[in-house]
Amino acid sequence: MEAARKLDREPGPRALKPQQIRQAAVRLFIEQGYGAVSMDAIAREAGVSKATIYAHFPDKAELFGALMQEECARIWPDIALLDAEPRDLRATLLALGRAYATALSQPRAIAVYRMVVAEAPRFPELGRAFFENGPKLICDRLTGYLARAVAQGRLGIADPRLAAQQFLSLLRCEYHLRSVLQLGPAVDAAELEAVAVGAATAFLGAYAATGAERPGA
Amino acid sequence: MEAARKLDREPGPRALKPQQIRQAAVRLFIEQGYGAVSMDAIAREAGVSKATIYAHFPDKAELFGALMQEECARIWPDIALLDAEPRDLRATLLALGRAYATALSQPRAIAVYRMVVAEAPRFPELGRAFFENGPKLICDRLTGYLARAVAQGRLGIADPRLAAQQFLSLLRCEYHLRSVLQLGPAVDAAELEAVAVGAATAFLGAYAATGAERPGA
DNA sequence: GTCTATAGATCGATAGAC
DNA sequence: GTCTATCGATCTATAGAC
Repeated sequence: MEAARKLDREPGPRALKPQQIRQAAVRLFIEQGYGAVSMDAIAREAGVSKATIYAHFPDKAELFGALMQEECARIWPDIALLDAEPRDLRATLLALGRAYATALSQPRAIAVYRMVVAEAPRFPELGRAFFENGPKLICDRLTGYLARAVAQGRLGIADPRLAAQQFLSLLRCEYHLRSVLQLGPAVDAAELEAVAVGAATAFLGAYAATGAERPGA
Repeated sequence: MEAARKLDREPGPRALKPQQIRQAAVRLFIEQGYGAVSMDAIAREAGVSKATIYAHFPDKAELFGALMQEECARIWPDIALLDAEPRDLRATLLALGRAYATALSQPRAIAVYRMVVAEAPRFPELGRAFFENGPKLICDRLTGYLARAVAQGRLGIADPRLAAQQFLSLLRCEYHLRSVLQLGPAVDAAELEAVAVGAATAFLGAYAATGAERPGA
């Protein structure tokens, strides 16, 4: 029994307490929002004292902002498929549609969206982190992809950026609003599939260059 | 000088104080949200004492719920044009698109959306009031309108409800997200017009029965 | 670093005078 | 009906012991 081993509270291996605090805070903030979560509740959930939190984070706002900005970067799907040269347009749009709609419908993504929307006026950097890691980034990549398809003569699109926004809007439709407002049961896989298929079908119906006419061009 | 006229605080003509309270509470709740507004702040803004508020409303949650449900019914455009028989599809969709996008972009509608999203878990009736007075109602009417146009052979749509959701989704697109997250300057009329025109054009491009093929049907 | 204990402010709601 | 004054709870943040 070494003399230095008489601590009754484990300082843990590495920086254990800060990690407990982060996990507890993220869970509570996402579940209940900024205003409804007290530092006492975070301390209780993390199994530490309130003073320990203030030893690692300057104040509640900084803790919230730092953790939620990280969260805003975690909830989006991989979109590497948009970096390839356009080949099978329908397959690519369907894959993107399924991935994006699935990501948007995750309970954690819904909770993050709700929290970001609620706190955007008081935490502007949060809204920016959400937008630029997700909708903005994906829209930019899709815009480039569509522009390359247009250059190949496979799509008839005058404004690729508007078209990209339209396709993504078709994927963030009523199921998303219902989920955000907590109306009815959670969205099921069948509806998500119908949304993705419907979006790809409508988009190609509007913009595909089939050799025939290009409606509305 | 009548004897009964020695009140130094005006009870006002009719029920004046309750109306002052309502207006002050709505303004503050919409600007700052439920949690950030105190009953003291409402009393100060309304020019009454806090006890007067409690003489007219049972508690803060009831005050908030009642006022915000009313607000959720006020922010939507008139959609009587969807009750007529379908004639000029493009003109009708354009008019609906302009009206819906304009309504969605109003600062008050944005603030109400932000507040409803934030408080939906704690005030379920608020989310329901928002959804059913706006998106649900408009979607139902548009679904009927589209179904009649299909019956007339002017549209090729297998699922009118999905198509209606798609058209409305095209109108609640990136400008709405940017506004809700308070990114950049407020949306301008030119962008709203481009959104409405783009939505009508894409929708008819995907679903118009031109006598030629009906893509994706 | 981590704890207990508490300061200092603010909150929702109410009692009691008029 | 409306006010002033206040209660009791809760919140953020910190002081001081170990």
